[in-house]
Amino acid sequence: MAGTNTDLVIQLRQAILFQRIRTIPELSRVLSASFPTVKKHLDLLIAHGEIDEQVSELSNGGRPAKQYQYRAEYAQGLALYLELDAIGFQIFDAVGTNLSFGTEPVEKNQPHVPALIRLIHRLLEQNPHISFLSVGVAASVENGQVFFAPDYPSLQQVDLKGVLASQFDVPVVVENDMNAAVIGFHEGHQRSQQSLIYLYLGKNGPGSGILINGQLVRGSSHFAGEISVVPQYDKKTFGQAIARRQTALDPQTIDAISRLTTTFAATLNPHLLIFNGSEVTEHDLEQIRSKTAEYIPEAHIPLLIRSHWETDYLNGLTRLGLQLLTEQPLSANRRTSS
Amino acid sequence: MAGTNTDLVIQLRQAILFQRIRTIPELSRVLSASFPTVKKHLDLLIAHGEIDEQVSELSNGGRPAKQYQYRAEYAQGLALYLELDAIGFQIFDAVGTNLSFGTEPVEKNQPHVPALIRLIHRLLEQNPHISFLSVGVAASVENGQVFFAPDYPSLQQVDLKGVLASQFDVPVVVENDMNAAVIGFHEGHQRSQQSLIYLYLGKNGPGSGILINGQLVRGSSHFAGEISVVPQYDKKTFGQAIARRQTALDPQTIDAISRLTTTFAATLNPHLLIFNGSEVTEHDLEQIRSKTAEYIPEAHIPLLIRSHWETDYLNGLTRLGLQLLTEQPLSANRRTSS
DNA sequence: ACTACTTATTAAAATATTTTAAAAAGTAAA
DNA sequence: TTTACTTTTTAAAATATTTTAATAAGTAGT
Repeated sequence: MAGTNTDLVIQLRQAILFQRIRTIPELSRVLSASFPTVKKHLDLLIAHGEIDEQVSELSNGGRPAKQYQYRAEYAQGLALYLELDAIGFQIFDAVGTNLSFGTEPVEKNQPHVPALIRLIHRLLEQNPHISFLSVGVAASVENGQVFFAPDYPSLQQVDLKGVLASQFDVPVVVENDMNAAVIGFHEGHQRSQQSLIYLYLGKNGPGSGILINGQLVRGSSHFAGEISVVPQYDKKTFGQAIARRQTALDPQTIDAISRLTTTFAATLNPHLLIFNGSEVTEHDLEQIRSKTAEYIPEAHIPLLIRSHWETDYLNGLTRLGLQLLTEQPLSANRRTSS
Repeated sequence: MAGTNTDLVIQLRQAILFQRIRTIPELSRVLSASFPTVKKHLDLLIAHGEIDEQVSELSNGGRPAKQYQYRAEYAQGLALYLELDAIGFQIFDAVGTNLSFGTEPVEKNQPHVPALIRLIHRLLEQNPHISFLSVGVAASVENGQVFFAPDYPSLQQVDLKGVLASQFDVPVVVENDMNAAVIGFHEGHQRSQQSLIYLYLGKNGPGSGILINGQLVRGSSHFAGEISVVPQYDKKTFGQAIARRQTALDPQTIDAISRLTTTFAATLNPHLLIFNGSEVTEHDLEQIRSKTAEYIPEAHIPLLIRSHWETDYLNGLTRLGLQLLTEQPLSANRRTSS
């Protein structure tokens, strides 16, 4: 198309969708492009059905700027997450609103990939507007390929993104569960350039997702965040120290978590440490905070907060899917029904 | 000046100086700008005396591309680093080659800032080509301001960058010593997007510098890398565990370092862990490696290597100074002698 | 030495973007 | 309600960048 800067189109979509910037003057500033250029590309997106224009009432002194926003109906995405005995899913629209969700059981010892493909087939038929997929797995993933999946032997070394993309001919993103969760939390809280760590204690050992300056830390061998093996006591790692805990956390567990908090504070010094709200109480957090203060000056302790893990996980998958949507070239991003 | 894209000028300088890209076709690819645009801005830089053009002999099939390189004589920088009882310095040219160096004693209990200013005054007079300053301190620094400097009470809360910049009217950068060291190592080894951690055991407690995906980790309260307080044993932190070591490392120290290595591998999973070559031997590294393998699978252990700390530190300061040089607007980056 | 091939450079035309100035659409106060 | 002021939007002119085609300068093989 004449006069189309693909890069700028992508940046526009992302600024409108993720940074919630709504007016041309602001878009112009944020993307450092001129008013006419921004307008021209917005017109393109409007013509393409991706964006809506609205006259607004709000003003800050002079003529109020028109508001531009992403059209929820433009596309739909499907997020799926693998569990040991089931596959959960959620369908969402182009602004990330949840439309429906459900779970599909997977037989014990049955491989996940065929079940996943069957489920996607069914959902795509029932819902022809779905145009991109986002998949979460509790395994280490690089560029859509599953590397190391101790809990899912049938996924080991599978190029999940490749398999699904060629099978369904839509954009696909595959991500580790903890990474998706930090991304989801980050998205929901608009803490753009901060560093966050998401902590999951887990039944079969803990895990974490790490975001530094807004960037995921994956590690050289996809091992980043595998905090279970961190040595903490003469004869115990973090994983061993918290293994015998009950639902109500005992002092030993509190101490182990405090030591881990100290370790993070003394290495990455993040702004925020996020706990799974169903694993720790507010009272636990207070205890962790005061115990941590015995190891390190309070000024350096990250903010300790609870969040809803599954929500964050799904938000992360949604966000990754939408990211995919924004990166599509113009006029190639719809599954045409013809 | 007509038709000058300041951003592109900066990118050109950095690509030529730091990435060692020498031909227009390559510059064009790397900066994703067209041949004519790159050529036009290069001509500007040549006219300005920053860059030299050379015809080259090398060819890869067709007409050989002209080679462009930064002119060493274009400018000089001064790097200074504060020690408890002295200030070290180094003068270097625009491609980072060391021209001269030395140290200036500072009296016990005398404040560092006046001594630093006197020294810079003297060096600038002796060497009028110096046009930018780079200062290293063993303290936490943010945006040129010294935050927390337990070893240098006279620096506490001083806006060192502001003071020097207004006093000498040249660009100034101030950085923490460990951060400068990782930057220096990274620069010298061209490992562009990898994650590195520089470990310094130290006489008065250890420290580290952390680089993730080529980005410095500073932390929310400038505490990143303060590994001394990491809990490692029932009753000992890393700092305490290595405090009583001799020049030859004992098994306890080796174990503590191995635990720290494990901790880093299980959180950031970096590619490389760099030790101060004058603090550990190759044999120590082997022991650390095999001890670490008792805590974590070998595949995830970072590469352990020794490097020369002071060289890396100075290279880092040099690099930061040159970075400053590349960021200057055109024709405002020379201390004119008129 | 000639020919075919490869790659770099230059120049001109085609496009795209920014800048500037003018017009439009609002607010707020006299 | 008018006037002064702000801010957005549009349109035109000025600039900047990319694309295209032509030219230059080399290599390698015959």
